[in-house]
Amino acid sequence: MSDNGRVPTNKPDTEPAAQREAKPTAKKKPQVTPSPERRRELLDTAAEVFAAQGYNATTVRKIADAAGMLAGSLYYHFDSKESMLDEILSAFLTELWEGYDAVLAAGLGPRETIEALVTESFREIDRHRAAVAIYQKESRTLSAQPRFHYLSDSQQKFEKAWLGTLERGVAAKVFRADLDIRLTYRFVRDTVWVAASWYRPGGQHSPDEIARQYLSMVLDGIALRPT
Amino acid sequence: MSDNGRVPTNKPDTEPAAQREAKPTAKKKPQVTPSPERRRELLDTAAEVFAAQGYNATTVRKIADAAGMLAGSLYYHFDSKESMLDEILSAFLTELWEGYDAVLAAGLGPRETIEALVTESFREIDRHRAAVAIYQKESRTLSAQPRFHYLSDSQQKFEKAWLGTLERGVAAKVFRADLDIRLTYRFVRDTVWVAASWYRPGGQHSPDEIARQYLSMVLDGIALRPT
DNA sequence: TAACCTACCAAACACTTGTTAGGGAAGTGA
DNA sequence: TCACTTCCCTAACAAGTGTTTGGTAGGTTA
Repeated sequence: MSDNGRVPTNKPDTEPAAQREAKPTAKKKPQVTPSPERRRELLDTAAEVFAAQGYNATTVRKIADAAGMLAGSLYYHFDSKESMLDEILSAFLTELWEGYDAVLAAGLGPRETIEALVTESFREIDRHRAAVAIYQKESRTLSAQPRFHYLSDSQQKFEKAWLGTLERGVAAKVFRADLDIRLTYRFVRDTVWVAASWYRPGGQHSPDEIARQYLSMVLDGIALRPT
Repeated sequence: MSDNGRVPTNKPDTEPAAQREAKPTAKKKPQVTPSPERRRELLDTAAEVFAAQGYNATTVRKIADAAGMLAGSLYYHFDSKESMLDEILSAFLTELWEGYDAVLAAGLGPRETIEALVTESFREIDRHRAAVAIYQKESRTLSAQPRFHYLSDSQQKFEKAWLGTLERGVAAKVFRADLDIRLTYRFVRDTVWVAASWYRPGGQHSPDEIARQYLSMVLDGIALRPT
C-alpha cells in the first residue's frame, strides 16, 4: 500500500486487558463487557462509512445512524471515534501480515514472490475493501500521531519486503536492471492498492483473476510485441 | 485520474461577472474588488494545506494561519471554504484539458497518444501537485454535490479519451488483445495519477524522466525477457 | 421476587466549526 | 485635506462536533 510498515502492535491484546483489570489509574470505561460480536458488527458498518465519506467527514452520528442507534450509544462499545479507526486499521494490518509473512517465508524465487504478494494483496482488498480504502486515504496524515505510529512501522516493513524482492530479481536477471528500482517499487505497490478505490466484491472478475491480469501487465507490459 | 470527466464549466468567467454586476438578487459580496494576484497566492497556500491534511480536516483557521492572517480575513477574498476548493480544482482541470485536448487533436497513433498523455499528465502533476492530490482524495465524494458535478463530467471525458485510445491500439495490433480493456484503462490511469501522492518537485527525476520510465514499465513490463 | 447485566436512549456538556458584521489602518487620487 | 479603496482585524454568531452522565427496558441468574 502507499504508506505502511511493521506488523501492528497487538492492539487486540492490550485493550481487553485494560477492560479486565480496570486499574484505578485508568480514568474511563467501568466494568462493562460489550460483546465482541456486536463490536465487530459496529466496526464493519463504521468502516463502510469511513471509507465512503472519509474519516474526518464522518460524524459519530452518521455511524450511529448506519448502525440504527444513537450517537451516545456507540460509547458503550468504544471509548472514542479514534479508537474505532484504530481497531479497524490494526485488525486489517494484522491479517495482511499473516498472509505476507507466509509468502515471504515460503522461500520462493523473486518473480514467484512478487506474484504471490500481488495475489495475496488482491485477496486482502477483497476481504477488507473498506479498511484498505481508509488506509489509503488517511494513513499519510495518521502516521504522524503517536497512536498510529504502527502505520509507519508497517510501511517500512512493507517497503523492505517488496524492494528486497525486486532487488533479488534484478540480481537474478529476472527483472530489468535499467529501471530506477524505487520507482519500480512505487509503481507496483500503487497499481495494486489503488484498486481498492474501484474494486467491488462480486464484480465481473474475481480477485485472483484481477491479480492475474495485473501481474501480466506489470511483468510483460501492455504493448503487443512481434513474435 | 481516478475520477474525472468533462472540461470544467468556465468558473473563472462566471465569478468575476457576479462581482462586477452585483445584482440586487445576489445576496452576498458587496462591491469589493480583491486583487487576483492575492487570491492566487491564498489559493496556493490553501491548496497545500488541503493536500496535506485533507479538505474536511482543514479548518479555515489553519489556512489563515498558513497565510499569516486571521480566519475571518479570508472572507474578504472568498465567500466560502468550499469555493476555495472549487476554484483550485476547476483551475487545475482547465489547464489539464488544455494539454490533453492539444494531444488528442494532434492525430497521433494510439501508442504515441498514450505516450503523450502520460507525459502530459506527469507535467501537470509537477505543476499542480497539490491540486492533483486533493482531486485524488476528494473527487469521489465531491462529485455527488451539484456544485462539483463538473468533476464527473471531466471523469467521463477522461475515460472516453483513454479508453478510446486503448481500443484503437488493440485494433491496430499495437496493444495486447488478451487483457480486459477496462482493467487496462484503470491500470494505466491509476499508475499515473497516484504518483501525485509521493512526487515532490525538485526531486531526483524530472517529470519527463518519470514519464519515460513509467511508460517503459507499462508498455514493456518489468520482467527481463530473453533476447 | 430480587439482584444483576447487557445494550441502548435522552439530554446535555464544552468545544470547534464556517461565517458574518463592524470596524480601522494604510495607501491613492483629487 | 477629504473621500475612497484595499486588506486585514476583533468579536461574535449559530450550527455541528465528540463525548459524558444518568437513566431504563429486557433478559438472565439465584
